[in-house]
Amino acid sequence: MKIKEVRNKLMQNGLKVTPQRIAILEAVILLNNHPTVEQIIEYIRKNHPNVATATVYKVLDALVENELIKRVTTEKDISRYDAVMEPHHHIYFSESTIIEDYMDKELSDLLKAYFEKKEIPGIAIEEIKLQIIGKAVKPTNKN
Amino acid sequence: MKIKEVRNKLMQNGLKVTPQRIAILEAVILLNNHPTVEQIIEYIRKNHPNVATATVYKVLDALVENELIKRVTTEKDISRYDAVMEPHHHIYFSESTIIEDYMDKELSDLLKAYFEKKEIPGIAIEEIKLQIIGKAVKPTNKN
DNA sequence: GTATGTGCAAACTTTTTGCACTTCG
DNA sequence: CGAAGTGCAAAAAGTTTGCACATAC
Repeated sequence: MKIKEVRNKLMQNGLKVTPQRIAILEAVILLNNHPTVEQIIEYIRKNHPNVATATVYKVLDALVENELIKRVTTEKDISRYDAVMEPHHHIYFSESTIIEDYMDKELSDLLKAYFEKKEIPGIAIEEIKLQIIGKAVKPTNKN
Repeated sequence: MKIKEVRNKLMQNGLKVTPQRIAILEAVILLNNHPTVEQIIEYIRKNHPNVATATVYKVLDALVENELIKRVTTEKDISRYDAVMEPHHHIYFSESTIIEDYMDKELSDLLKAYFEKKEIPGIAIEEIKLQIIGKAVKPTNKN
């Protein structure tokens, strides 16, 4: 999502376009490595020192509910956010808190095909996300 | 993991076998739908009323660190636990907090094969988990 | 006996709430 | 102008810490 779309996106969802919402949505877009609330608040403080902490939480909730951003699943008990709305997967580095996006259309298609063949009884699948857990390594030169 | 293995598992990892640890590990096994800490504490209170809350947190941390249980990733900022250590996937119901296990060897093999062919530069993959997000539906009779 | 684990209460962190005030449309 | 959104401060949740006491081995 481009920052220019932000105003439209908000309006389309019947949300009032406030400076706070623009700032917070921009923050999630710019802090593009799945920021925590803490990181978002810190970023907001710089440009908009009078935005309240509670407002950040309220706005993030509103943005998630209206599907302008997503919450990222983690093992830790802190919320992290993602402004990338296109279907994609995540790489979790087991030795750090870094989460990287992993886009792979071939893989997504493979999974889609798999679950079109093999239904799971009682469930209408809405989304399939892969969590790839791994260690960072020096790239090999075997390619 | 069977409850009988609990003592051995603890010993093998150099953890002292205390009644609290046995009780908490049993709780996670028996509350088999990815319990929250709250649910674990509630369960423990019944059989062992004098186990402190802080002990539950400490024991859960120790069990996770020694790989007797796993933390389940969620969007919410509360920890949930899983005693099933075999590789498996999770079904997240979008309209409730239920998380179901999804075992599918064919799928796991498919993914393993896929990533043996297609390496991701800079990452040594340790584990691949699928998150299947969906709605509960009445089973169709089309099978 | 000693290292390890537990209980307790207090502290800390993160998130939510309620309400008067403000702003967007 | 009115409905929706924000700021603030206080409270609620959830988790961690420190230390004296207890227990497993």
